[in-house]
Amino acid sequence: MRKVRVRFAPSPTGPLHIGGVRTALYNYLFAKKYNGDFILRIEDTDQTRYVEGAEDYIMQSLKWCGISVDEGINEGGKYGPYKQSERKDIYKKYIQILLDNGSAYYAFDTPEELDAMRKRLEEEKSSVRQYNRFTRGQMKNSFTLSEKEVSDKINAGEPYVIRFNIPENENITVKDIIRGEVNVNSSQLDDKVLFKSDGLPTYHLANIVDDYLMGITHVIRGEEWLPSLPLHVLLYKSFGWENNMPEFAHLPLLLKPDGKGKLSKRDGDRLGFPVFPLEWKDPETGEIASGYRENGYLPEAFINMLALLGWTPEDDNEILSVEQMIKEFDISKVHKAGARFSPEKAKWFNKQYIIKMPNDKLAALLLPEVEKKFPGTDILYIEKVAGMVKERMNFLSDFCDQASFFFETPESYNPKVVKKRWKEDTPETLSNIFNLLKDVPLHKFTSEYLENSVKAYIEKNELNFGKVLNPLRLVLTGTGGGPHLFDIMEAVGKEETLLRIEKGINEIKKT
RNA sequence: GGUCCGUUCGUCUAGUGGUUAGGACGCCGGGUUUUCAUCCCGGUAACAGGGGUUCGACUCCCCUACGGACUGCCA
Repeated sequence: MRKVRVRFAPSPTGPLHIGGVRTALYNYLFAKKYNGDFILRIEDTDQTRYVEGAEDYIMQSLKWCGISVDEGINEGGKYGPYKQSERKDIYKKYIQILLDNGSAYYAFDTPEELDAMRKRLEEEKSSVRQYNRFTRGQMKNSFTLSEKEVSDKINAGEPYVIRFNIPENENITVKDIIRGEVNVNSSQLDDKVLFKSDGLPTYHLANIVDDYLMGITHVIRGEEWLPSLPLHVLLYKSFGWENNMPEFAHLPLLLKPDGKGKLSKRDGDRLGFPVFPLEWKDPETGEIASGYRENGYLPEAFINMLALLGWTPEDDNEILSVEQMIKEFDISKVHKAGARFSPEKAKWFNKQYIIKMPNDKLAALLLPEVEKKFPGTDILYIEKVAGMVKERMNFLSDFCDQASFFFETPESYNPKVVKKRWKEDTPETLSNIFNLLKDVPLHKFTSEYLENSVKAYIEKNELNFGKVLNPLRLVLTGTGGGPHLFDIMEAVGKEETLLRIEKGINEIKKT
């Protein structure tokens, strides 16, 4: 069996959206499962749609996701170049083969003439609206022009395209790993442009030539390519490569969380979640589209969430490392129908990964944000706090909000909590606690010791736990939630603890 | 309009002729906790509709409906 080689082939027309990332991921998982190669090929045959920075964005995104490329522009490889605009000569050579064996022909119709043809066909309510053997007789091409006319036009430098000559009435059976067999008659296909007037191939030609030349064994791509699969199969046959044809798998689409249709760039802003892995700034408009990374997602969580949109492992465990995914991934088990993206579940995945992450690693990720808000904070302190608040976080970006009281004295007190927890006799109770804590020697100011002392005090005076501890929490944190109260005291220290109690007593007045 | 693909709880899905139709997210309820969160327990909720085939259909076939993709000198 040939070594598995798959490719992810985006075109650099803008940021990669999560559907594209999932396609890359499935390719990657498949390749690694069979110890194969994952190739990144840039499909930039449409110069008019080239967007500055998109290529780099794609590579950065894959890197962030942990999808490593085996062969590509940066990585090199024996099958380069990996950028289609640098392969022009190759396509010229191969289109000539098709021209020579009658599988392709010249056409000289202008865009206006093509528009007119389609419009006419539509008005006639014809079921045929394509450039094919039924309509090409009325157009300007090798079939309607003499050989001399054709060569004269070409020599005169007239623009032309090269179209595929779809064979007549041929039943084509294509096989898709996910969908099974699909049957189409060639009469339904149109004579697609293979080679454009700008001297570059279209996707159809380029992808067949490159996949063949690069030894691609499996083509895993989006469902939008399924309708052109028969054309691609015909192309392989015309080149005489049918025995080296890759296998195909067409992935279901990612749909909008609400309503209908496939997920689009705009949905993110509209519904408040990112559709891009990394933040993207449009070079033309300056418009910024948010990214998962910037929104506080962990790449491992992001990838895990994406992988399960359309595929499920055998057992019920949904939290999977990349290694586990590689081990369990089965392309034939990919769901056929489109998957609606769920921001809620994405959040849940992220939380799971944050909780699972070792505190030192988490602290390292949190450091830049903490530095910004609370400059000079020690990383070991962040590590300690992270351990205490992580199960209250959904995103990395939640940390500073959730843990602010570990870094600064509360400036205000949540009114709702004040109303609920602050009673008539609270100031007096807290004063007593203040005095109790004041006498605790510095070296004994630990969570465990404090808890024992305060609890002993409460019991001795026959007080109610909630009536003491809830307001104590309020003065220490400014709010009603958070980690173990005595852990907070130990973390902020004796001086700060006393200060906060004093401040609270002075500032909180029940309204 | 034409071609192709699809349709199981609100969402992601398991299921390949005989199941109390399973799990996860969400939601609701209970427990643990000084609080919030975590955690644990429980609950809610689905085979698009109609015809076949079969002793028996979520599973196979046909039709309809609905959804989607494609229909570019874009990928």
